Amino acid sequence: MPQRLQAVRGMNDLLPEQIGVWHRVEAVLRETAWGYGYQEIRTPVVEKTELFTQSIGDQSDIVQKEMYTFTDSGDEHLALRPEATASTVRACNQHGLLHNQQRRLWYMGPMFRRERPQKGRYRQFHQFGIEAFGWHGPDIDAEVIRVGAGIWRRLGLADGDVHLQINTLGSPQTGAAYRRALQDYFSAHRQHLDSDSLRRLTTNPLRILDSKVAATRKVVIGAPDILPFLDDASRAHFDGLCESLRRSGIEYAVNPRLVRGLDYYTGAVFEWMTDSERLGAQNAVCAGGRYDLLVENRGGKPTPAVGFAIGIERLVELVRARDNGDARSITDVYVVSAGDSSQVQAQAQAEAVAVSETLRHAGFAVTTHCGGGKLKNQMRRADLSGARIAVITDSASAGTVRVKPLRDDGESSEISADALVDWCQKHI
RNA sequence: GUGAGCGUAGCUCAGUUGGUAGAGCCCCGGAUUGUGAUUCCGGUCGUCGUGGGUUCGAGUCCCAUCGUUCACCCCA
Repeated sequence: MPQRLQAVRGMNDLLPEQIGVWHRVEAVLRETAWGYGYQEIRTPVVEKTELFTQSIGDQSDIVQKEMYTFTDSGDEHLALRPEATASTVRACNQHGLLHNQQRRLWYMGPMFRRERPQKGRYRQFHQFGIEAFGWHGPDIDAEVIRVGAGIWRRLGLADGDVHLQINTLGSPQTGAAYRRALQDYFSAHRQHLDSDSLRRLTTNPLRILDSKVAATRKVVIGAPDILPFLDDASRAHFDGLCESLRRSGIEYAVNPRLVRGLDYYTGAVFEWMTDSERLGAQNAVCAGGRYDLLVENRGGKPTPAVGFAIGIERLVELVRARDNGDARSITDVYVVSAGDSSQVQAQAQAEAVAVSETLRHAGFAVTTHCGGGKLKNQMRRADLSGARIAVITDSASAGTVRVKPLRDDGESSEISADALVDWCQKHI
């Protein structure tokens, strides 16, 4: 017996029983993006490793310990993408998409991070994201957030399911000043910090604000706020965003401790969180913000940008908490054939195929019985298929078929083949 | 990378102080001789994750190993 291999750890099969919700969620994501005038972009799953080390930050955990990297037979250093913003920016620069123009883009697809899998966190996971390039003002930030709100609404998530937190990281200058202030403060309290936070003291002090270690959190409470450090422009931008959200009726909370794990973020940042138990220890469903320097840093012309990414597995899980995605049944009509000799059976089968094609042409999902067998068993298959109607072809009576409703106790009746489409439309 | 829990039929799970492996669902056949789903009867389904150890005897106890889940870390 050959050994039965399993899928790679943390990379999951999506089985037919689970795919219904995904289709619904994906359709809403696509339609919402379309409704706001965003265009789809698809980039490769594999990129040069340096794209991510330079964009996300070589000190970030994602690059340091979670990225799938390999060297191909041509000695190229390649990586499975851990996120898609870097790739999107790369593609925009490569093809001149941002040359003297603004762009609203969206993407959807698998991402890869080599973490220990747990609820709501997998090694291959899927993100949907939008990116808006070329707008400076806070109105585009608010629009990006409204796209998120539109998605929750269309999916029927309740107000309590996800809530919005926002913050600003300030301009690069104020960010640097705030960074130094945090380093000073945390250095003064270094004896109370955990080892991870001590490491971040030099690499990324903002991330200490996000720590979950109890002792560190106590220190964080007294840490300086960024608000006094903001320059007038950053402050005005943030105020403008808050104002715009209020006018849109979008509820939010300002969380001065909200930071980002990726280095390219600047200015306004936001995150939609949930406290649903369905995501286990995970609480972020959608996160994003401005990254005004990334396009330029990747070799493009200076271009302001803002975007977000949604974890689709997490979103699907939230949607599944409300409705199980009443997947469309596999089939509307199941066509079987009756015949008492093999020759007659063959002719009836041919009729079944012809009848099936006619029904498909009329827009029905039709399953044609294969494999023959006793009529009783064929009817059992028809019932198991979930079809609403069974059609029986019988070569003994040419030009007619028997039809039987399967979702109630109705009896079968014989009708003319020409009337079949009408009959099905009436009984579906 | 760290910690904890769990591995018995395709699925969900029982299995007593160590004594020949069980149930429900699913699937197949029959009652019903050409009409499904309800009912009744019968049947198939296992390297008890793997390897070693203790024992007359291990699904059960011990060790190792692999897998998996959850949590830490990190993030969507």
